[in-house]
Parts: sequence; structure tokens; C-alpha cells
Amino acid sequence: MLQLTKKTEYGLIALVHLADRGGELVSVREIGDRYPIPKRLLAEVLKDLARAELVQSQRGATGGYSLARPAEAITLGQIVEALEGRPQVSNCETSVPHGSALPATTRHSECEMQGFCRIRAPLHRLREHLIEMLEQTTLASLQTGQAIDHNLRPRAQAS
Amino acid sequence: MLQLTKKTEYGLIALVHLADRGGELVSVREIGDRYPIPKRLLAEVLKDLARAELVQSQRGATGGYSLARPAEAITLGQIVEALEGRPQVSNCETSVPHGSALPATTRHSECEMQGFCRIRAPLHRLREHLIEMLEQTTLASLQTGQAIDHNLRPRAQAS
DNA sequence: GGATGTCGCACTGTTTTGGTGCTATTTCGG
DNA sequence: CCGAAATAGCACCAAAACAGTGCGACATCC
Ligand code: SF4
Ligand code: SF4
Repeated sequence: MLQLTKKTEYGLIALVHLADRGGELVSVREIGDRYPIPKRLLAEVLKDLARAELVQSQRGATGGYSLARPAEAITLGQIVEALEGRPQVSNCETSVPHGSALPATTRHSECEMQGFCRIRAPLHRLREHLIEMLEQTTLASLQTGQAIDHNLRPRAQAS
Repeated sequence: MLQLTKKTEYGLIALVHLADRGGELVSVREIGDRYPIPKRLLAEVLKDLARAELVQSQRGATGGYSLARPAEAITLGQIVEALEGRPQVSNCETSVPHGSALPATTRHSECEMQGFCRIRAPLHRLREHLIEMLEQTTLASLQTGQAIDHNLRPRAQAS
């Protein structure tokens, strides 16, 4: 449905919270206590984020997570990729997330009409734009509330 | 996964094919014979498209479908909306497609933290941009192969 | 009146998503 | 040294969305 998953939303929330804390170690418990998110699932999300090296983890008591780099250097694109794989618009090619978690079962995905498909190229181009958009949205911009200003300039059939 | 459904792809293919035929009546059979799409499902798609008034239908023998307006006046946004509902990025608010086909079950969707959600606003803004992007892509631009030039202008954290 | 179409809607099988269980391992604090 | 508190890994389950089908009705041309 062209919609990001709950996992991604949870991840976003966690990351924003994490960003607020600066470089401090934050436990899953702390985040889970503040937002109505199943702690267990949240933990899973953080793990994925750690695998993608967007956050650093520290095990043991007093352990937790912290951002792996400044919020300005973490993009929505990276987050989405870590949590649900590279975004695709069409159904040709299936890329698995960064880490290792996803099953990568359906290896069929060989749409029989890739050769003569009229809509394939335009769709891919659309995808590029979408990715670009995600890439321009940093965690910092989410954090400060406002932002996201990738000016897309209206064109063609205006009125 | 931020990916459009097969139904939408089928719809796109059908519409492009339809656009090529100008204003002629084209039967589901004709399209189904040219592309490896389950005819039955294709029929379902065309019906949805008709409900959304993107195509006109003519019943009876020699009947079929034709574009309801010039290809330049049909946007990807309208197509997606007809086939899978208004695109959403976050999980608050669920809008049903135009017509009547979709079940519209999940009416819960009351995310408990709408009041104090930090990521909600930015996500909504992102959604607006996405919709704008879809709205700027016309069927004509898909048909001619090239196109899609909603200049999004890079900005913020460049290097 | 029959062939060829669309219409409508319900129904089923598969895949993805959302969420949980359980056990191991790491680390701190006393 | 021991136990509490935390992450790591991985498998499992339930519910929802998606992909596809069945079938009977209605419309139109010949
Ligand atoms: S080939 Fe055309 S139809 Fe098949 S998946 Fe790629 S885009 Fe969709
Ligand atoms: S409120 Fe925040 S978390 Fe809840 S759905 Fe809207 S965006 Fe996602």
C-alpha cells in the first residue's frame, strides 16, 4: 500500500528519542516505557538498526543503544533500508535488507515481461526519485519537527 | 514495503495499452492475450478503474473499455488511488479507495500517541510530497517512455 | 437467441506484517 | 563470584493484506 511498516515507525521514534539523548546509552526499557510500543518488538527493531550500523549497542547491565553517528548523517533512506529493505516500486528485483534477518524466500520474481514492459523504465525512474527524497530526509530534520524541504517543483499540467 | 501492488501494475499496463489505442474500445481479452496477466484479475482491475471513472466501459458484444479522458489528464496518483486507496506513509488515518470495492475493515487505526508523536508531522509532509510526485506523473508520460521530471532539488547535508 | 462482453460480489490460498518465546551471552555492581 | 540487567539470536505464531478464482447476472451485437 505504499506505506511504511510499524517496525519502521517504531524505529523512527526510537531513533528520535535516541537523538535527543545525544550520545548517551539508552536501554530499550526506557524507550518502551515512554511510548506504547511492545517492548519486545522494539528490541527487535533496535537490533536490526544495530546490524545496519545506524546505532551502536553496548551489552551487559547498564548497557543500551546510542546513535552510531550524528543525526545529520542518518537518513530516512538508510533507516527504511535497514528495516524493510531497499524500497522498490515495481515488482521486478527483490533486494533484501542490509543485515541478515529477512528470509529472502521468494527468489522467483522473474516477471515474464521484463523485456517488453512499457511501464518498467518510468517506474524505475520514479523509484530513483523516491529514494532520493528519502535520502534527503535526515534524522535531524525529523527531530527538529519541521524540515523536509526537497523542493519538488511542480511542472506539466498545472491547473 | 513501499511498493505498489500487482493490481496497480496491471492497471498501468492496461492503461498504457488503452492509451495507444486512442479512444477505441478494447476488450479485456485483447489485453490479456498480449501480456501474461491472469485475464480474470485484469478484468477486476479494469472494473475498479471504471468505477473511478478513469476509463469508460461499454457492455455487450463488441464492448470493452476506453480511456475516459486524454492520457495527459490521467495521473499516476489517480490510478494508485483508484486501485489501492490514497497512499499513506504513516499509520494514522486509513482512507478507502474511491469506488466501493475495498472492505474498509480496520477502522481502529487510532494510534494512541497521535498527540505527542514527534514523527507524525514530518511523515505527513513527506506524504504530501509523494502525492505531489504521483500527481505530476501523467499516463501520457508513462506512455512515451521517458519523462517524469518532477525536479526535486537536492538541499541540506550535501556532502 | 447465442456469442461475446462487462458487472458484482464472495470466496480461497499465499505472503507479509506484527508480535511473542525462549535461551544464550555480555557486563556491571556488590 | 554471583546475580541482575541488558543485548543477541532465532524460531515460532496470529492476523492482515494481496493475488487470484468462481459463478451467476446483465447488456449488446449479429
Ligand atoms: S516487468 Fe513491468 S510488470 Fe513485470 S514487474 Fe517489472 S514493471 Fe512490473
Ligand atoms: S501517531 Fe506517530 S506513530 Fe502513531 S501512527 Fe501516526 S505517526 Fe505513526
